[in-house]
Amino acid sequence: MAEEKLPTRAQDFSEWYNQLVLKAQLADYAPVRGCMIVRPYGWALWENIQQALDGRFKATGHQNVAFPLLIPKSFIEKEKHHVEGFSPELAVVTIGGGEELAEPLILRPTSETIIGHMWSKWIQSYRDLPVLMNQWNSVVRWELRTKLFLRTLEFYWQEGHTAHATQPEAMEETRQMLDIYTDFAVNDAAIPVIPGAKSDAEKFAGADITYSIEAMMGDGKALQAGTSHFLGQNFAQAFEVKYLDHMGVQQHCWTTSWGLSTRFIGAIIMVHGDDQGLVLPPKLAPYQVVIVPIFKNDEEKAAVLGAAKELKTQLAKAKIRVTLDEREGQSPGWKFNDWEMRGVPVRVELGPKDVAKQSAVVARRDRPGREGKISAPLADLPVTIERLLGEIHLSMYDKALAFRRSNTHATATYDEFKKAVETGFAFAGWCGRGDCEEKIKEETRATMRCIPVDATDVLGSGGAVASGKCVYCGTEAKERAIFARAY
RNA sequence: CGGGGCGUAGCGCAGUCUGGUAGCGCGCACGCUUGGGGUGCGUGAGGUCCCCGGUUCAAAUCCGGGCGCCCCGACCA
Repeated sequence: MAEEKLPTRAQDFSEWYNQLVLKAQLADYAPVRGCMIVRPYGWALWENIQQALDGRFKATGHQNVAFPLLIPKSFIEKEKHHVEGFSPELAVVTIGGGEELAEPLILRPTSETIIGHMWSKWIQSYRDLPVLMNQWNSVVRWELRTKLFLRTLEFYWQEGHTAHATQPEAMEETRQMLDIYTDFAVNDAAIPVIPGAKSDAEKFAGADITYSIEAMMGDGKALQAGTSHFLGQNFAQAFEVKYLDHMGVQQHCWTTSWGLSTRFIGAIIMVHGDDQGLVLPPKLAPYQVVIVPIFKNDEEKAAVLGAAKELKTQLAKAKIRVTLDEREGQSPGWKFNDWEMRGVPVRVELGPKDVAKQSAVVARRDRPGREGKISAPLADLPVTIERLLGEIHLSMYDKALAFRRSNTHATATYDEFKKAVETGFAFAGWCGRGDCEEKIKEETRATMRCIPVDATDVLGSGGAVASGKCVYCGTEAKERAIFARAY
């Protein structure tokens, strides 16, 4: 690594992010423009995200499946809004085995169409419903402007797809999955999110309703961190997904889809990271604890490493993810900085003095410097650290929520609104018309992020509510919405 | 698709204007030193100067063409 230090977030947030992703070895640029390679440390983080979500999916009755990467091009054309939305960003395969293909294939940008196609074969009766599926895969969208994790030509995600007999059931599923994403963001990633509905302009191509969870990044911009779509009967009609009901009448299914991608890693970086580097939430961090041994000579080395290995065993036994940094060439101070940059929640410093006292110095990443350090008896560490990881999670969440709330403003006038979206979220009345939304976007670069499900959560208890008038045209507000510049 | 920047050792760059033995810092290897907040010193390995063509006794450098990447704006998880 050529440069020791990152730019600060205040100097250049974007450059801070780019360098951090590379330096922390989360990912690297691929030889093809806009593609990324997820390195072991980044993938370990993704695996923990997968595990946290997959458990929730299974607990709510979903099963994992695998559909193919290649989809006949004609499929995408069967749903009008879907084709309009995705055509510009499709990668198309026209040659296979040296021969021009009779029908071009697309690399899936998402799998609604091919899944709809198969469902039409599999679903015959109300007894076959609901169908609750999920797949972990990658998809391809030919984006113009890319950024590691946030927007790449190919990205990894899960896409859930469900089919139901009735509209209320499908709606309930859509909302359930939104709740699951919210629960995951809050309780595993320590990221406060605003669940809400998208405007017509912002919703998924082919959906009747799109819900998302929106998070505020460290620079005040919004990031859509997960989505859940109520697809109505749009895809069921396009692909003839029908069932025979109790009365012997043919009905179209009601379907949903929902996804969360490696973009979420970008959210973790930008919500929690500080000028030293990453700050990873304990539940998702690849390593929850790093042990840095300190010694001068072989005699000390033997004693310290012996104690360090024993500690590692004890922590691992307590189901704590721990690594021991035995690298020879680097000084302890260098390692402190390195692991801080990589965001490990807890660092244990273990030297001869500690071993003599049968204690260790424990430092927490979310409170850098001396103030975050305590000394604790070695024998207690599994318990101490377990408790500390819980505290770190809560304090990271509180900090992120406090930041979001202090940068979210209920705005009544357009001037207030324009000021608010310079630095964060604006919570404002909106008449619900697309042209007001469009004008706002043109004039302020802020887009409608969502209409919050629970408006009282946005500003906290006692916070002002948004005005009853549309912030742009001044007519009666139909909605109260979050507006912000977004990734 | 517009605007900007860049392409020279693994990484970051200087050298290009004014053509003449390819350099610096970091990293890497080895040795000593040091180790509780990014140790210090020494030795060493490492190069199709993005590609193609041209000018010239001689091109990283000048001329022509091409390719690629990054950043900032319009579209998107």
